Amino acid sequence: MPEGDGVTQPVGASDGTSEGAAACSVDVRLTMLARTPLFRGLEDHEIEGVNARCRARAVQPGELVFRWGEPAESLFVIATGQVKLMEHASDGRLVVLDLFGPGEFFGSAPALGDDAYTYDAQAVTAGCVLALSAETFERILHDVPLVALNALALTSQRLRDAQQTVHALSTLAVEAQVAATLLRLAAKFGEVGPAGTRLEAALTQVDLAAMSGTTPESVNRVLSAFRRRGLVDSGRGWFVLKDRAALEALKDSH
Amino acid sequence: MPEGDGVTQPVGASDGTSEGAAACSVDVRLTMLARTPLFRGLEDHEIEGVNARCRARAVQPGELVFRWGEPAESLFVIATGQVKLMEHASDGRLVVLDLFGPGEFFGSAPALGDDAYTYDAQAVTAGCVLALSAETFERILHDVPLVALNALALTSQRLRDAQQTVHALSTLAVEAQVAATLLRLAAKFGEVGPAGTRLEAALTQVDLAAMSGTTPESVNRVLSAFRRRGLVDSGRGWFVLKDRAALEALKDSH
DNA sequence: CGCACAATTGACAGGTGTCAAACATAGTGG
DNA sequence: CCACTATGTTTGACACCTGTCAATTGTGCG
Repeated sequence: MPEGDGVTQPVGASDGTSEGAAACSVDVRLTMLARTPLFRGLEDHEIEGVNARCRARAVQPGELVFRWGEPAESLFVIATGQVKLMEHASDGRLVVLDLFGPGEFFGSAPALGDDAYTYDAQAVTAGCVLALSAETFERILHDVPLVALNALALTSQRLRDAQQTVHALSTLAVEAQVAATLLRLAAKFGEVGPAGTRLEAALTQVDLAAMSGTTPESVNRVLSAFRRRGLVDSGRGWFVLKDRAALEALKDSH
Repeated sequence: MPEGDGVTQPVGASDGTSEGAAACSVDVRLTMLARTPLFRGLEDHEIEGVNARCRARAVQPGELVFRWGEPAESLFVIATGQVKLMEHASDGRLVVLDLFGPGEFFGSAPALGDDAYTYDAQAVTAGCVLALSAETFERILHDVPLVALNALALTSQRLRDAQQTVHALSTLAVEAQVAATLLRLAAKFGEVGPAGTRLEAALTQVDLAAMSGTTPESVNRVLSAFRRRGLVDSGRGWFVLKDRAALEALKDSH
């Protein structure tokens, strides 16, 4: 997040790991809620109303915010950190459906047609999520029509993204899958630097595989080939996209 | 095909083959709009208001309702018939994203976050679709909050379905894919009969392949195996699921 | 310093896509 | 009513991609 000074955080958040344990401050919550696309266009007092009705929760890396099948009782907005949504197949393999960052929401509620969570939500980094109970969310939807419209537009957009993923999984070879996944992640979380776009989200090759519909070994072979060709650079938990144009080209060819 | 000129044909032929060429009658339109989940809970006069603002269009099998990339100017509600949504890959292969029937809606509008259609919409059978202009749809969304809530719930549900498709494509072998696709179609369009659930939607094995992320040849081999095992029966353009339990079991095993 | 975990690489087999050809069916026109 | 034709279906052979299993190397952390 580029905001820098980050609005007077009184809590002694030295840096890095320590911010994880503490729930975020009221200031941070208000700032994040105002920036959340779901609440775009709301008046300040409406934002404060939402804030008053939500409950902050600090999460540790790897911690599950909720599990598949648990009753759908909350919607979450990410204040800081990243959360990944995943399902596990019967044989134990994982599928990562999406990766969300600050300002994005996830979860389930009867108003969205779900009685139970339809995936696991796991914190990737330390951070803080704001929980809205299903009843609260429903009340907001009714009281503030704009939120319903925002939610509709955002969900439609996600549906479109999911359909593109279906398209990719149906047609692309593993090499193209990995290229597409890297580009998708870079567009959302990449930090542009001198050597290229850097991805750092505690993302392992296992995660990449689970997002690309393939195995860690195959991901590794593809990455090795990319590295030999000078397209990417990578290490333990990080990736740098050095030649996005070439990756784009790969993505579009079978 | 029967006559092609027909406009506003009186109620007359309520079903059967003759309904194809003609745009549907006002009665049919009102009945269908009242049944459409998108407009669930609306008062009669509101339904009539929607009907007054929409434009009926008859479609022939194979006819494109709209193409990928055209400006997103309409939302469509299916009155009769079936419509499939598809994308075509760079190499020409098709991917069928979804198959919709009476009462379901598709299309794009700026209110949903799209400036252009994100897929091709092709009529599978003869039928009639009702078109709402983007401006009209947006006006309805604002004037009738219930529609926005319905749209949100329906879109969320579709997103969930798409995520399950992603999960399936990421983990399942071709055999399981085909089983899953057949079950999904049967749940939505199957007609229960003495011999099993029958699928008849002018669905070819090519379509099945495009929905299962594989090739027509592979689909055929799988179907042949299923037929030998007594799980399904199939012919030119139709399928009968004879043992749904066995197919369900297949779907869940790698 | 050593442990746990991620990354890397190789060998191998099976599944699937590709190419090709024969066959069956439904709708067409004579 | 029947042959004809376009289209969908069926089957075979084959290569190659990719998943699986296994072992080694490298990195970060306690």
